[in-house]
Amino acid sequence: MGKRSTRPAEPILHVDLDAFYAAVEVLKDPSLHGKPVLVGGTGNRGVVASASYEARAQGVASAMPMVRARRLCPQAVVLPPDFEAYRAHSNRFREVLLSYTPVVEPIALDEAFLDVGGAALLFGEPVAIGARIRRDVRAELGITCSVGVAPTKFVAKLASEAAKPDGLVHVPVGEVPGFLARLPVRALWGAGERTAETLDRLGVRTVGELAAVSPAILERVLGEAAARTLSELAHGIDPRDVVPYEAPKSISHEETFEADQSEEETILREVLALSRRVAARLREDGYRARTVVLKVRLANFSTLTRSRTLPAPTDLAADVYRVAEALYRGLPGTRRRIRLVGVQATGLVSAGAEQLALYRGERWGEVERAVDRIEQRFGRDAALPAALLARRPRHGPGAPRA
DNA sequence: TCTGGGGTCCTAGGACCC
DNA sequence: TCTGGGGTCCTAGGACCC
Repeated sequence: MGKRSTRPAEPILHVDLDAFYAAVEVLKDPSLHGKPVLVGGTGNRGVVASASYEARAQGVASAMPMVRARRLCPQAVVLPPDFEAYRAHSNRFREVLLSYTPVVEPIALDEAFLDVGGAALLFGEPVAIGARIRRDVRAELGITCSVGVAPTKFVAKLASEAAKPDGLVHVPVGEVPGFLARLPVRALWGAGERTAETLDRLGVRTVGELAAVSPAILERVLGEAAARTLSELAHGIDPRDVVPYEAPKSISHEETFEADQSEEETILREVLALSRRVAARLREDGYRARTVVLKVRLANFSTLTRSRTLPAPTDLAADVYRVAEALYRGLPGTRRRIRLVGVQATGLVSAGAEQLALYRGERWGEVERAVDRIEQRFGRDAALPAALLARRPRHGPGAPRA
């Protein structure tokens, strides 16, 4: 029949778990079933990371300040995130997907793209595979998911969005233009709030209208790259492949203070703690960083970044902190009210075999490796440098309410 | 309404090199 | 004399995604 060499017209699947964090919390505590559940920062500066559909019915949405979500939905159960549990369920989710094809590209803990173009002989057409995945995920995890089936990644993603919750939407090639034309530009991958405003000023509100704008005009208002990709997407063009693995480009940690801070000692103590976490991640994942970035968000929400590239890449907290501290001290002004600090390691290079030679006889490397071993046995922060001893034990994002 | 934390990518200017 | 152009790296800021 020649069927085995024929790639299906719509080989791309996007699979998205429904209200994932909230759904896991309901699995952990079945008495939450049917109730509005909010997962996110529980402190006074937290935002909603995930909301059950019962809460969404009251107008709660992702990324909404938790204070506002509580006002909209006073009876909601509010929980801090439990990433260990989410990661565990996410791994089982990925196992289900990998049982159909190795070409799985995870986008987050709760969603992934699949290219099932080569799986037809074993498992049938893409729509049939999507249906089987939905059944398996429900059976294996006890969580519902939504699936989009389409010729390209971004249409598959839009299709799974349209399928939510607990559904499957198939967009055949011939229906792509009609499917896209009606959508608001904001639905396109890469068109956020600012881009939507810019386009609105041109009178462009739908994807259909965007497709009709001349590339030259688009480039003038959006810049070269955004103009090209958005124009392509508006015409249904998306050449991106499903890519199973890509090396990370940066590792970072940041923390918003419960109240703005001006005390240099308090701020630098946090910078040290963040530097230690970043360096530990570097070692854990086998990278060294060439560049350290310090991020500071002021009380008025404006953000400063300062970066420095090292003479040689490092994975040691002592190095990361030394640079971050110098960058902090180099910021303009004094007694700033600071809302957030962050430490990022970028310019990552793989810590290959040559690194082992570099460490021979280096005391700091040995000290931090010893700390890694202690923390493996006794948990994070079991071995603290003196400057951190005054610090309270850590809890999840957003301190518990008083 | 008053905005988390972890990331990616793009732009633009200056340094530096050929 | 008084000024080109391309490539790459570094830095700062910002849009965007989940």
